[in-house]
Amino acid sequence: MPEGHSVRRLADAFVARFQGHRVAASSPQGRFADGAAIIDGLTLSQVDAHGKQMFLRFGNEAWLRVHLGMYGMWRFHGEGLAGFGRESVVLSDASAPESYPPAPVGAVRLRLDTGRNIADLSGPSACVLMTPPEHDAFLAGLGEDPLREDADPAKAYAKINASRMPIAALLMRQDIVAGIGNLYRAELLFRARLEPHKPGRDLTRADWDALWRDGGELLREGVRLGRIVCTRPEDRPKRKGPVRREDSFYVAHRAGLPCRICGTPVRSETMAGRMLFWCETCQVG
DNA sequence: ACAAAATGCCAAC
DNA sequence: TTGGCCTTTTGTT
Repeated sequence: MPEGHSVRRLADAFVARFQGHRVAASSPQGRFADGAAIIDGLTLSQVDAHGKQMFLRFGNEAWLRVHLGMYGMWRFHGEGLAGFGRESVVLSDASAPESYPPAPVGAVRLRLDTGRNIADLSGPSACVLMTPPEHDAFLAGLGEDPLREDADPAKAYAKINASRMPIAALLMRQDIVAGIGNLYRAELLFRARLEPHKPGRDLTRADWDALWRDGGELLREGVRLGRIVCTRPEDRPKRKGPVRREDSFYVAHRAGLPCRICGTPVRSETMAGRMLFWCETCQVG
């Protein structure tokens, strides 16, 4: 259940543990048996995260595109796996040799095994092989990812500023901005004090620049922490230790609760099939 | 224990 | 607009 920060962390895990290694590929569940046979025995040569999409290149010709959707997850087994949080990354230790390699848990679409590390993929909404031209075409349809060095926020603004759609809907469109999901959109708009229904064409360039910058900072913090924390320290209860989940958001999942800043009950409604949360007092820009 | 919701998206109606 | 994907998390008994 990731937004862009989780996918980036997963990509980092694959770079550290799998890139440059030859992998045995299989599909315990069976639904990816044909694809697994194609990449079986090839070397993982490149790893790329773009928004919520992760791409793994095997040999020279085969790109695997994985999108976790709402339910997908990678479960890792093997060595040296400290340092990860949870989100969609579940790690288990291989300290007991007699139980290694472990049996797949649940419906595992794809297992990648270097001999030292195993990655099990279950529940993805996409797990498909692409040729290099198909990969290029797919990338061309993806929006700007604030976590990427090559991102160009002006390209995203051009699309936003040309649209009558509400900014809260535009932020979710992965062909405009890649990596923002339902939690980040609600929280970013709150932090920017922007009214979610404001049409994209009414957003000033200054509005957008601030939104983009804040989005990049929040996503990078998400990569660092392994979870989404959007409240500023001064706006949440002071306590030691990790920020509690219920203290992590201004408006997301807080429908009916008092706004942290002004006390007005947080509003919610469905927009583009997802629940939108906002404060009608604070978000008037 | 069990039920419902969830950080997403697509195909089908 | 709805169902499906398939799992974990969260809340309610």
